[in-house]
Amino acid sequence: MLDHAFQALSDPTRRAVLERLCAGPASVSELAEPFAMTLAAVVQHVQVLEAAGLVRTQKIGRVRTVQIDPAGLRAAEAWLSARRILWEQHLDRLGDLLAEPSPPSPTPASPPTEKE
Amino acid sequence: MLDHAFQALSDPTRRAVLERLCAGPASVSELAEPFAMTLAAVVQHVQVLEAAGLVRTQKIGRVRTVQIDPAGLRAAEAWLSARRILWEQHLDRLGDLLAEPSPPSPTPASPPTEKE
DNA sequence: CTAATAGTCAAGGAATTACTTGACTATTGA
DNA sequence: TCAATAGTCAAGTAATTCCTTGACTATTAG
Repeated sequence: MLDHAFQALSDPTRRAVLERLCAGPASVSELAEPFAMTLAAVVQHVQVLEAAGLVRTQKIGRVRTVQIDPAGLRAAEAWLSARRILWEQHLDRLGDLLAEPSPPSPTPASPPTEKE
Repeated sequence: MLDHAFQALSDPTRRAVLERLCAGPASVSELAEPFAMTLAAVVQHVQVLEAAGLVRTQKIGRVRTVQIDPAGLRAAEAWLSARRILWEQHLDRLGDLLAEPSPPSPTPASPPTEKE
């Protein structure tokens, strides 16, 4: 799932489509209009976005309307922010170690110097 | 830049490498250890991550040490959260429109119902 | 010195990606 | 009804991706 989301996000055309969709739903033709590429190509991009859970689509009559699906966006963002937070915690611990001049406990479960 | 970051993130092996690196820097061999793949392949993954600005590396003696570069992580996360926020604002505006029974002013710059 | 370790480089192959073209199927406005 | 519109489907192509193998270059331990 994340594979597909990040893969989908790696293409500038698809990111531009998502940016457009932030302003509200659009038909495939509307989405295609800014691009120097065939409608068929844009249809394929939309399919990739849909498979990645980043958009939902619905066909009424002959027009398919595309809108953002926040679930995919949130999943990708969640993964990233979780790693960033972990990493920043790691940096904090490093900072603490550097700040403390006398660290008596070597990281794993230090057997408290009992009775010598 | 975002192209490369998201592309790099789309591979599960590379995401696993990043997860490992959240616990602290590691050599390429250490990174390679959990995977059923040649060292050369892992070296290539590390190169992709570095080109994407997601890790930094440094070679001392014969060992190359890899660590997270938060800049790339943050850039990707920023793009995602900006879109999500735009989209949620859009939903809010829709909600407001549905809530108000008589919207006299079409979307832009609503003149605040003065005197009434 | 010699061997093992850590990594690098180049070539190649299978699979995937981002398109195109051309033919085709609904749907809709006149 | 007829033609334009909106999209779909299948095939094909050039480029890219993920991985392998094999040869090679440091570096370090004994």
